[in-house]
Amino acid sequence: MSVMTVSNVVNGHTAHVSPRTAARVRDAIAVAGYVPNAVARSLVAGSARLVGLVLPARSDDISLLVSPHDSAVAGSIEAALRARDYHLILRGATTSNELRDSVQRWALDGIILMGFTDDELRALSLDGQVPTVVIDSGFDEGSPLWHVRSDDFNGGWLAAEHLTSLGHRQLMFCGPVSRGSQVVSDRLAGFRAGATARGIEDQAVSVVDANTTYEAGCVLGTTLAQRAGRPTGLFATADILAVGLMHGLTLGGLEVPTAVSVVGYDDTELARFVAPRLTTIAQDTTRKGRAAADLLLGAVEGSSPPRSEEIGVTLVVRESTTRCRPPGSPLQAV
Amino acid sequence: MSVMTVSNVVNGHTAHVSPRTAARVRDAIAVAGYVPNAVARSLVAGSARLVGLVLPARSDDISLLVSPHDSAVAGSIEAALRARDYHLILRGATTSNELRDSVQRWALDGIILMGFTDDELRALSLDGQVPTVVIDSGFDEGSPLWHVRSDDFNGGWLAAEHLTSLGHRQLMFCGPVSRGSQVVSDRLAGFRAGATARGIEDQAVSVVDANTTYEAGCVLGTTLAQRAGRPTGLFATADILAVGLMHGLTLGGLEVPTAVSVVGYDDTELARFVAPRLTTIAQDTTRKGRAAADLLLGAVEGSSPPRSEEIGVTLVVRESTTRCRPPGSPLQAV
DNA sequence: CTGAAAGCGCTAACAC
DNA sequence: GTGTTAGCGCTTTCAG
Repeated sequence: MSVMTVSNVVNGHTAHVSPRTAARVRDAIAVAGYVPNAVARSLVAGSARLVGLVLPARSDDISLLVSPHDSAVAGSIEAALRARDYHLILRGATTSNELRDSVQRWALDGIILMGFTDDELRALSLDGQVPTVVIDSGFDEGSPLWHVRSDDFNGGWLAAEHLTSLGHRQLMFCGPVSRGSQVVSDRLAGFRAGATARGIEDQAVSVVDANTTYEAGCVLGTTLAQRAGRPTGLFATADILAVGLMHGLTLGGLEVPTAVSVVGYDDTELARFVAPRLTTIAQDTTRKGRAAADLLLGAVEGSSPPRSEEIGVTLVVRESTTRCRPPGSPLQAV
Repeated sequence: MSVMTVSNVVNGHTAHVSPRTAARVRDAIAVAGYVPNAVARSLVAGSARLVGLVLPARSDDISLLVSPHDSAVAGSIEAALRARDYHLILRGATTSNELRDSVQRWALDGIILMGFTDDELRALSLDGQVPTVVIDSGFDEGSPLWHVRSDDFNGGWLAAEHLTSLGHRQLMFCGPVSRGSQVVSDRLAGFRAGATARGIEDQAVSVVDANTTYEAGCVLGTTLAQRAGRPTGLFATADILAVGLMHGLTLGGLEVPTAVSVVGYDDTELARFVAPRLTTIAQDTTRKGRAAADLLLGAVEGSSPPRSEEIGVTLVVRESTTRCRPPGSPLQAV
């Protein structure tokens, strides 16, 4: 019983091994608690079932997994990979060099990128040397990349449809519009299109740049509360921003949803915990992670060609939105 | 210029290499974009700067990184490892075999375990073959393990001290007390001790078993609201549970904090987003992750002996707690 | 069907 | 200071 026979049995190349021998080998493996060494396998075979999940490591500090959305997707990716006997390297990176270092150093079979803006992705100069899945990005130039996106256009559309169906005719879109993110511009495009479809004039949809943080929302909300002729239907590109908005508005003396309606995005746990509970656009993070893993392994194992997968979104109606009340109209009129 | 010389320069064994040669080598590396292959290095040297972060992969589904606390610590661990040029494998595991598989397959330099109950840890039968840091567990038998904990006793103590200083004399501890977690029992012990120190009788501190979920808190809150002679000072072992409690109490017709005060644990973002904002015990997740990484690398590189590091906690007072009002006393008396 | 030889990219140990 | 030899644990190739 040579080394070779064992290797063949382990790898399932059982065509040239007698069933009896194979069984003996398997027994021995079980008894000895033998674990094949992926390192040696990688060295000789060039692959060892290892992929990387790369997130932006922003200069400030440990912002790797702050967003609940990203954490959820990361967990789902790990589970999907584990089910197919792959391991996952979690890695923060900013520069193209850092990325290349990880990939080459570990001879990764593939990588999944999440949380990068399109600008940051461009800076990473992905060369497609290794199968690459990009989550939530519109970036599409150059070498072949696989994509997983949620249907952001539809997300924006649903928000607009919901708000207009409640009678709101002065709308506002809040999000990081200046950061060159296709995700955000898709949501905005969908929001605009949805509004237009309901007969809202373009200039009745204002757009304001805001970071995706509670604080930014809070500031924006208080500012908004003091503004005359303010919109009554607000759409934020993240739940956390929407929650900040609600609090800011409340601090400014405006009640949500009676004075202003607010729609969020992601349907994170947070949305159910705030008062009033947040109407929001839900993404299926589990499906998103699984799709990314499946796409990547399809590319790695089957060399399937680059393609995009779009994950559907749904509107979850809660208490942060309600029928528009014309300003000045008495409460009884509601 | 032999392969050996290059290897020596790359690894900083520059004692036996002339500065001129070293410089030439470094130039060539920079020009060629050469990245040393960790796989080959691991095979021959037995180590390749790779550690594992292992979390419980519970049967239900993709619950790997649901807790914001765990996500934050994971991010911090990755950052600390990256700063020292290590890579991180993220892995869900349930059985001792799964764990051993990952460790042996990748010849991991060490592992960090987080999120396991003591019972689950026991089932993993950690043999200490590889340097192992356990986060948030009291598990301490058998082979040498390193530990990172937050000062849970003090966390409980601070909560009790805060509530009693506000005049509350009927207290309640809510958390997963039946799951054999030392973290929870430490918090409970601290809570009891703090109460006793303030002259509260033992039977005035009730304990109720509750999962660390919003839903469990909600149910418990509504139940509590209907109970006569209920406690007025509540302490929950997690913010999310505390938030559930608050909502349940409110649904049941009790106002927080006027009727009942609630203290949470972790100071997650959530605590600032709910109304009333949550008084809670804050852990420094960044320090926690860094401590885990430092402890592990100390063990890996310097073979420093097993030890524990305790991360301090602080009380963050917000609006979910207030002075106890004797039941039946008129509102004006507050 | 089974085994022996060669080598993946690198480094420890030892000559030169 | 520099080069040579051997081998980490495995798989590919080809000979029994």
